[in-house]
Amino acid sequence: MEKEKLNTAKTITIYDIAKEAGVSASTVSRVLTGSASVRKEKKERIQKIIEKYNFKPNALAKGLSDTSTKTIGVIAADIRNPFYASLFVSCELAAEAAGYSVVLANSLGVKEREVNQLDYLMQQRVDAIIQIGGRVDDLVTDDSYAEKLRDICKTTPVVVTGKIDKAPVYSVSINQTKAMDIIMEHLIGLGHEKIAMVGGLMRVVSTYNKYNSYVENLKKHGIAVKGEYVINGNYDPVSGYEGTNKLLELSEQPTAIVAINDFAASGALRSIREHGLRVPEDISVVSFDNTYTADILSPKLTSIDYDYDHFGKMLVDTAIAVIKGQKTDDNQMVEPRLVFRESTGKAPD
Amino acid sequence: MEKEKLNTAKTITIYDIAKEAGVSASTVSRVLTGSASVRKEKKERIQKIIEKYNFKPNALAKGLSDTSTKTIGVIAADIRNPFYASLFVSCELAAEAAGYSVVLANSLGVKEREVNQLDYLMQQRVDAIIQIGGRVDDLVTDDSYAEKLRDICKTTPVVVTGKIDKAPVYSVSINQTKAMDIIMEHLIGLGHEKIAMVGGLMRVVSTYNKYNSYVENLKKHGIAVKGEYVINGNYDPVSGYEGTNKLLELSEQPTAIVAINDFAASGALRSIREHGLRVPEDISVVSFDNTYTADILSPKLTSIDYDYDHFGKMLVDTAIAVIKGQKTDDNQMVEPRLVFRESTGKAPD
DNA sequence: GTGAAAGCGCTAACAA
DNA sequence: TTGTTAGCGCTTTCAC
Repeated sequence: MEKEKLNTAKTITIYDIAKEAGVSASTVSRVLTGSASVRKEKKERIQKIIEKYNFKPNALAKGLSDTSTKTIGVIAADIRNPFYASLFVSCELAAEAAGYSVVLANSLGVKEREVNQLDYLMQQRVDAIIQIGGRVDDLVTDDSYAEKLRDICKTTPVVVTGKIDKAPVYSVSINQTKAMDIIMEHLIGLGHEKIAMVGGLMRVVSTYNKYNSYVENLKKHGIAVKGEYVINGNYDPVSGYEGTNKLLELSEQPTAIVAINDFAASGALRSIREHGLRVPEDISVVSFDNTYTADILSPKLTSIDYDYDHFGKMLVDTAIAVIKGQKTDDNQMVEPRLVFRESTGKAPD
Repeated sequence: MEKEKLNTAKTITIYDIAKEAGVSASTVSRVLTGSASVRKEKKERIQKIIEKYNFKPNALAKGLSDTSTKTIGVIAADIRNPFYASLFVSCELAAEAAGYSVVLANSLGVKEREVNQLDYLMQQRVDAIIQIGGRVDDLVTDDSYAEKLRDICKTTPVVVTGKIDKAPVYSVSINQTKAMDIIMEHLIGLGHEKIAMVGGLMRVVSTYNKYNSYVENLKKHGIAVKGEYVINGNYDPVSGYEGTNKLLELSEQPTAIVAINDFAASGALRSIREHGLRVPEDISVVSFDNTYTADILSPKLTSIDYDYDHFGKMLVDTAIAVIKGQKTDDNQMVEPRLVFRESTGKAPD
């Protein structure tokens, strides 16, 4: 279809509507916001004109005058990761249901970007900021980052999925200890004792918590903790693959592998297959996050789920509560549950 | 950390800076935008104060006054789908490099949402809209949607990844015909003649194009087109799984399966495995999109890639060119290439 | 119930 | 080079 020159001509405003309806701009504003009552006949007349032009009020002007944009900024580490994507969409839906919209900012794991995104969202005058992943995952928070956040918190509520030291943010985080408890109960219940852990960095809170819970569970059941069964690494398929390779070269191979997330688990699966072993007959594999990846692999992964919809809603509800000045818990927990699929089974004899 | 009451007190403005620096607001504005020269000593004084307060100009006010927000709206079908996520991130990066930022709106495959998202972006006064997936994938565009778009195009450039009839949008789309050509050459070159196609709906342009190319290629090589080798369906693992199940019950099983995307391919892989067959020894599997899913599965998928970074950049560059009133191609093509991995091999004898 | 007027924070002529 | 002024489009007192 041929393009006509972009008609910068004139975007229709509330004044145009007012003029055509023979009323003042304030009256139009009143029917738009419903902030005060307008005589029925006028109201209908105005609404008709609004529809006729398909008029949409300028959100910038509205935000400027309101000093509230009804927008929540969400900083995610990387939206290409299904964990963040799911959580983001849940937030989007929860926000919408509450009359807010969300704006996404990807930090892509780059520290500098994370700070820039914070600035960006502040410039956009978002009413609150939700940060999922990134700096908030650090076991110990970077000082300059904490300072930045402290500054922001003075005017804008911040809720994070991890933790931030020394800044008055709200947090909604996964009960990792419990998650690992569930996994260990599951595995030990299936007769496993040689349980390994693959992937993850100890400087990441969630991993650190999981590791501690892993050790505790082993001890509780009188199972010796073997250092060579814990292979740190990244959160990707390659780390899971390489970690599992090391595990399978051990003289005493584990019978179960706890992968730090579904990606790492996919690598574990590959390594195991290449070693000519079967899952779950020879080795069981469990992981965290229950992203759709868990459902795509063969065997399908037994994985820890967090009820993303609920998780997102907690994040958003907390943000909105703080915006409205309501009292809220500083730290809330999301409870995990196990989704049992095909990758775990009885320990081999 | 204890929360102090949110200090709604006073957000600092350009006037505060001006006052403290003993200059006028416009002078501050000038150093902020670099739109005109300011005496060096003043400039430095102002910059010092800006840093001291970590002042960030209000983007709403700026956008209102400029009537340009330096923002591009991106409507994606579903950011949880890695195809869209990759493309979105590429757009984000390309936009940033050009001094723009992007705002994401998920339509989630809901037609009504798609229209709402369009309205939302218009209210936010984005400088352009990029739509990837959704209505733009339809073989024949919905009339009311086309009308809406026509309206928008009057003031705001719209660039889509698919096609829209009867609306002056710009398009950057994948050369699907070529993509299928490449796959068929690959397969036929490996000696395959019994080639099936699994997943996808004929009312979706990309699928329609691929199907036609599939038929053309078969004909070109003198291979009979068999209706039972084409199983339409969705774009998810289940469709790939069920489709392949049907294929494997045929008296004459295909030796190669072209899945409509990586998700469908994952289902195909599962079905094949359950039938006790091996990939690629007994059956080859190829797919489109080359999302990271292709790399996670075992065997890793041979898949068609689009160079997402380039794709995103084309989308954004086109949008910006139109914003700036520069001349641009109405329809551009993204060229596909094959990423050869483990799931395809020589046809069995 | 309704209009006039001021203001949200910034930019961009226009003078000086 | 700099300050003054007038908007950008909306909401919201404040009178009437």
